Amino acid sequence: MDRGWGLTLESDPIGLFENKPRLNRNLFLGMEFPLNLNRRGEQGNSQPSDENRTVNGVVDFFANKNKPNDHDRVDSRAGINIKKEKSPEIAPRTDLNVNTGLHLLTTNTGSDQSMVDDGVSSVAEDKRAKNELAILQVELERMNAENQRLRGMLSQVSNNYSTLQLHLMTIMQQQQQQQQQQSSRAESTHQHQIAEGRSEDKKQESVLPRLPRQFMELGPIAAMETDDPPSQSSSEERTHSGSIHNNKNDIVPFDQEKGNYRDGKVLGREESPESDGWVPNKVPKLNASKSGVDQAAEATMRKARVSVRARSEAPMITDGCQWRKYGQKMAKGNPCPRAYYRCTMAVGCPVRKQVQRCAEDRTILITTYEGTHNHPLPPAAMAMASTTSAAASMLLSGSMSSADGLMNPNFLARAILPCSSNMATISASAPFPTVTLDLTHNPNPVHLPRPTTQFPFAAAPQPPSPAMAQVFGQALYNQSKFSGLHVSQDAEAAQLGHHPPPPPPHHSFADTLTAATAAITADPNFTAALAAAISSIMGGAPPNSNNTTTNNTASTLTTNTNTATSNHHQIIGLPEN
DNA sequence: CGAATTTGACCGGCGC
DNA sequence: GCGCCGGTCAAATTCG
Repeated sequence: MDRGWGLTLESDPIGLFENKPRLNRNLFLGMEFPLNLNRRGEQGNSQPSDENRTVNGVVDFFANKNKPNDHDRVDSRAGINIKKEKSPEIAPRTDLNVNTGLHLLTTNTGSDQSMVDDGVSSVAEDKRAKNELAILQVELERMNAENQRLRGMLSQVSNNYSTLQLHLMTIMQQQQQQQQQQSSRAESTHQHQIAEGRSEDKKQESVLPRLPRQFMELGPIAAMETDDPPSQSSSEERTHSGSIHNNKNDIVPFDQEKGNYRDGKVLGREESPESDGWVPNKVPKLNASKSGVDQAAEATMRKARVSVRARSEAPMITDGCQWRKYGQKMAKGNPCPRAYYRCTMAVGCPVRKQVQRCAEDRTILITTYEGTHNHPLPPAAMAMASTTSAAASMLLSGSMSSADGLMNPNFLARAILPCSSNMATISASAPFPTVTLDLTHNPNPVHLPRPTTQFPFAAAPQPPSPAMAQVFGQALYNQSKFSGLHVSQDAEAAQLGHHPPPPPPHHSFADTLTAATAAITADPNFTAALAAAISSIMGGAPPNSNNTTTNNTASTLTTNTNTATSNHHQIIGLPEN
C-alpha cells in the first residue's frame, strides 16, 4: 500500500517550477538544506530512514508538505530550523524575503551580537529582531498560502497535461492504425511485386520513428494507457506478464513449498490501482479492434525489460532512484529469493525492478528494470534510467517493427553491433523482450577497451562500497558511451593496454551525463542515433580510463536478450568465459 | 509513531 | 480443469 507520498517536485511533468513560479522555487531551494539537515524538528536529529528516502531537500519538502496533517508540522520545522541555522549557506537573497530576513536575524543573534555592548541599543536590536520575526512569520504564512495555491495549480495543470497526452496518444494511435491499414492494403496490392523484406522495411518505417519517442517521452502516458486506455474498451482485461528468470539457462530442479503461493480465496483488488496511482503489471489482452502490430507494440512497450548484471555484495544496486520493496518470492530454478521493488520517487511511477542473485554466481546481482519513470530524475538516477531506457528503446524499436525482429535472435545485434556478435548479441522474443546489460565480464580487448574510470555517485553522498562504486560507475560509463558524447582522447592507448590517463574531473561528468541524457532523449531519431553511437564506439573509440578497477568488476557492456518463455529462458550471445 | 520491510495470501496466465 | 508459477497485495512486523 502506498502511503501518500504526495506531490513531489519530480511529479512536475511540465516543468512548471522550471518556468513560472520562480519565487517559490527559490523558497524551496532556500529551505532545502535546513530541512534536509535538520528535518526531524527541534531536536535536530534526522532519521536515517527518512534521509534514505531523501534525494534532496526539495523533494523531501514537497513530499512531506503534501502529506495530510503534515503540512503544518513541516512548516513549523522549517521555521525553527531556519532560525537555528546560522549557516552561511543561507545567503541573503534579494528575491526572497524569508531568507533575507532570517539571515539578518541570525546575524543579529549570532556572532555579531558580541559587537553590541550598549544596553540600550541591545534592547532596540532585540525589539527590531522581534519585529522582523513577526514580519517573517507573516511572510512565511503568506508564502505557505501561496504555495498551497500553486500546488493546487500544479495539480490542475498536471491533470490537464495528462488528459491532453492521453488524448494525443489516442489520436496518434488512430492515425497509425489508419496508416497501417493503408500500408497493408498497399502491400496486398503489390504483393507480387515487392519482396517481403521490403514490405517489412516499409512497415518499419511507419512504426519505427514513433516508438522510441513514445517510449522515452510518453512513457508515463504509456503506463497510464495500461491502466486506462481511452480507446480501448477492455481495460479490465489483462494478461499476465511472462516470467523473468535469472539470465542463465538454468533449469535446475528446485523443490520448494509450492502451496505457499497459490490457491486461496478470491479478493477484489480492482480498486487499488486507481486509488494509489500504481499500475499493475498487467498487459491487456490483445484487442480485436487493433491491428496486430499495434497490439504487439503496446504489449512490448509495457513489458520490455532491461536487466543489469553486476557484481555486488550489496543487496541492491544504488541507482539513484528511491525504491520500496513490495514483495519477495522464491523463483523456480534459483535458491536465492527475488525481491520486487517499485519506484517511489513520484506517485504512480510505473517503474519496477526485480533484484535477484544469480544462481550460479551469487556475487552477481541481477537487477531487472521495467517501465519508464514518469518524473524527472536526479543525475545519478538518470544514468541508470537512461541506460536502461536506451537499451529498451533499442530493443523495442527493432522488436516491434517486424516479426523477424521478434523471432530472430541476432536481428538487432547485426544491425547495431555488427562488429561483435559475441558481445552484443541481442534478441527479442515476444511477448516480453529483455535486454541484458552484463557488467560482470571483463572486456574483450579487441572489441571493447577496459573502461575503469570510476565515476561519482552524483546523488549519493558515498557509494555503498568500492565494488558498488565501480559497478555503478560502470553503469554511468556505459551510459556515457550510449550517449556517444563522452569524448575519448586516448582511445588507442587504452586499447593497446597503455597506461590510461587520469579520470576526468568528477564535477564535469555529471554535467556531461545530464547533457548527454538530454541529448539522447531529445533526439527524435533516437534509435538511429544510438545505433550509430554504439557502432562508432564499438568500432574502436575507447574512453578515458584508469586502473582503479579490479578485473572482476564490471567492465563489459553486453547487450544480451533473454528468450523468455514461460519456463525456458535462453541466453543468447553471452560472452564465453 | 510513521515509514519501510516482511511474508502469506491471492490473482491470472499458461502448460499439460 | 488442474496445477504451476510469476507477480502483486496488504496485514503484520520491524525499524529508526
